[in-house]
Amino acid sequence: MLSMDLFRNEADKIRADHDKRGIPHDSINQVIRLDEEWRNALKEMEEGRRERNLAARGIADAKKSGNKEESDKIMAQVKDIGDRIAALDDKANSLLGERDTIRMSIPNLLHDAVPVGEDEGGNTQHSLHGVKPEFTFEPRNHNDLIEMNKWVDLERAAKIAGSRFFFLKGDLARLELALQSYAVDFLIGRGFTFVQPPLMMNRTAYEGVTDLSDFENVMYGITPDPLYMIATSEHPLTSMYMDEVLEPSMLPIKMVGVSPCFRREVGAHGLSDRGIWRVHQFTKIEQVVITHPDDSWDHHEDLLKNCVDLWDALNLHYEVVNICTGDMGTVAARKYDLEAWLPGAKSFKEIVSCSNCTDYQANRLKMRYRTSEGNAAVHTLNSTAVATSRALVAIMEQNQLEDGRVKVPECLVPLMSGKTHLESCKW
RNA sequence: GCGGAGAUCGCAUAGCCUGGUAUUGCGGUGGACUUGAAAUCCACUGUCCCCCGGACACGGGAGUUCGAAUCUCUCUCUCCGCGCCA
Repeated sequence: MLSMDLFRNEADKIRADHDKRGIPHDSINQVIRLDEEWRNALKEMEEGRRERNLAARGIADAKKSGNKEESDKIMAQVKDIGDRIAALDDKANSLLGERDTIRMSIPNLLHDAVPVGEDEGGNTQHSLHGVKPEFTFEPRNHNDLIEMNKWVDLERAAKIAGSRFFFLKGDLARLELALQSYAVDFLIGRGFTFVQPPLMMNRTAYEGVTDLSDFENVMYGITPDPLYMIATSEHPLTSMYMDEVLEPSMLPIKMVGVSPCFRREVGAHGLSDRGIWRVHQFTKIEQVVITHPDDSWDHHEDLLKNCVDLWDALNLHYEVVNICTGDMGTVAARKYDLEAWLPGAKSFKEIVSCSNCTDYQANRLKMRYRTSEGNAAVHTLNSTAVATSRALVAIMEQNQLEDGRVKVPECLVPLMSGKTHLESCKW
């Protein structure tokens, strides 16, 4: 959510940002209008309260001096003020609610370096990493590999849970655990604190960290309790300090979270989504940073550097992409994606997303730090380190051998008790 | 799940019984004193508004009342005890 200061004093900045994104100004103008109306209603209500407070003091004084006649007189005079205030209060509250509902749907201001483009076709390459693997045979896609090696059971998962759920089995399951462990240790080595979050959150906290439309398309709601399964550990980790004022000495707070991620994936279909590429539940190791606004852009580069070094250590071929205006979403001010080369699919596909959300989440979460001039919103950043299901797909496709076995990335071999290749499951 | 006690500004606290302008300490910022520092002293230190000034804020919501931190109801959370449990 953007701060009201921007709407009141620098609305042209928001308008210019909307122009870059190619969206109309209607919502901005509505927020500004509703804000004015709310302030008028507020003024009127406060005037009423002021009257009431003065009267209440008069009654108190009269009672103290034993002047019952005087106190009765004032009480009779002010009897209806309460009702008047209540009506004005309702009006002000509904205006404020309307203002902020619209304000929440207005996206963050983009960084100047974000390329302008209509959709993902407008994304630009930032850098290219690793060596493109060459094969002496026709490489298989991951769906064929998991099937021939019996590493994933989608049918039986569908039987007991639904489509897009999966059992992960044998050596591939073990590699998954090794990836988690490797990524967590890697980030601990870079000053991050390992955090395991709750896997469910309430609505209030959730609204602070996500786009409202996610409640329809992404999150699983839990009944009968008013809770949501987390779609990523970014959400609990970022909202952890909701409603708090942080001491500047605590910043930056750098966390590495690991959790299962639950996503409804409404509307996601297609051949390229077969296998375990797009699923309702996967594990993700996530970097989250809460920091002073002055160094958030440095941290954004650091997060990307961590990803690059981590994926280089896995010895995979991938590119880093600048996400363009049309592909950005609501919350981030700037975003890099890592896209891994999938030889079976013969294309680069998204494996990591690295965002600086500036003060957008912090405003909504009322997450501030102390300054000598008062409290100011912190900046929040998040980046995938490894989403294991997609990392497994990239490893399988890039490291496959002609017989269908898969070479374990060297850095993970010690975490696999020295095992260098993934073997098939018997059943 | 049952019984009890609680939730007050960044932290800690008083006020609640008996309704009438939110107490005090710590921490923080600025200033005085000082060669400098410490100590001491002074001011400021939650949110909102049209920032002179006013309004709001005592876990959330509702009620009673001219008026609620204070009384009533309700929800949430925390702590203690009991029960159940990996």
